[in-house]
Amino acid sequence: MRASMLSVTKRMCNSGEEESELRRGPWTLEEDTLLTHYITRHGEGRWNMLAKCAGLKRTGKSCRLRWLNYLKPDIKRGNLTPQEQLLILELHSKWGNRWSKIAQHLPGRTDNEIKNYWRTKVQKEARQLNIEANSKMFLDAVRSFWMPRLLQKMEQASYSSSLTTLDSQAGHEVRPPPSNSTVPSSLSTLLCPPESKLAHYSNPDGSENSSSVASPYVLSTNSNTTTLQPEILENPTYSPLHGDPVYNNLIWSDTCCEEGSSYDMDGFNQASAGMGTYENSPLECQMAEGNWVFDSMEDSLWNMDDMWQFRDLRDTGI
DNA sequence: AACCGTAACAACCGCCAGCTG
DNA sequence: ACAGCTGGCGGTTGTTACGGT
Repeated sequence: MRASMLSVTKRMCNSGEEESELRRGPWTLEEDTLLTHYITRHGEGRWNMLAKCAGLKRTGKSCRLRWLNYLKPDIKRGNLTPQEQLLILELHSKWGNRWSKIAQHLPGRTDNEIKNYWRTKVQKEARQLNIEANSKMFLDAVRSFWMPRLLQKMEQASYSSSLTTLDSQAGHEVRPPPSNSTVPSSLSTLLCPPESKLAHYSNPDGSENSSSVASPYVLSTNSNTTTLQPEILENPTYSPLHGDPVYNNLIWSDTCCEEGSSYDMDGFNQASAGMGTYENSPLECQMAEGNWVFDSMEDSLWNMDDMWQFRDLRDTGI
């Protein structure tokens, strides 16, 4: 710890009667213990008074932040799960930078953590695509590439854990899913539209382009603009994912629904529904061949193919 | 081993809304 | 109605850890 971070600031107390030294910078173990013990005995709230009574030379704000973001017993540590990441993406697309609101739907995660995740991971990916993280185009990219990828990770994890369970019960060797697996309700099957769904769009000069981007979105062109929109199926209420336990767990688990209320997941459900139940599409084969799940960009939001496909779309004026 | 760039995260700051006297 | 205080929120900054060269 550096002296600069342990600087002590002379400030007037709220009472104005005395001048006290307020500490800043990283909290010490001793301070953490004091704060934790005090809150355990007396509860939260009245942070300025709490700071004084607990004998902490910190502002009430600082105490509150330390408790909520670090010391509170139910704080969850470690990397965000794919489910949590997916939820963050969807909720952010709905609410924007309402970090505390988003955090309410992720038990054990703080608004600060979610905010940091967004800034370090999501905005980084947006920079790589050279588009604004808050733009509709980036949202489209997220829904078209990243969300399916996360869903696939979730499915993979679910599949592995079920195999692990079977393995532990029967002593079987654990293998990855077969590359041409088309198990009903398999997400990797559901995520790939057929070739006929690939995007087509017109250039300003009237010539036609087609994109190999496989997406739950379709390109809609009118006389002036070309937009990327969620594909609406003939029966919009049907989603093949609704029978999938992973999907249901993601969408309807307690983490998604406030007590006595819920939020709609229209955009996400729509995107999911648009993915269809197509089997053995070209892209499915590409995914099944391996570079989607266990590639070297495991922690990236999408792989290089995704990025180039999206850049093609962007650069051609969508 | 040293240096550098970057990711991750903790902490602070400023603003604002709600409450209270 | 107004002022002051408090807590909450989002934005930003600073530090540390880590990996690559």
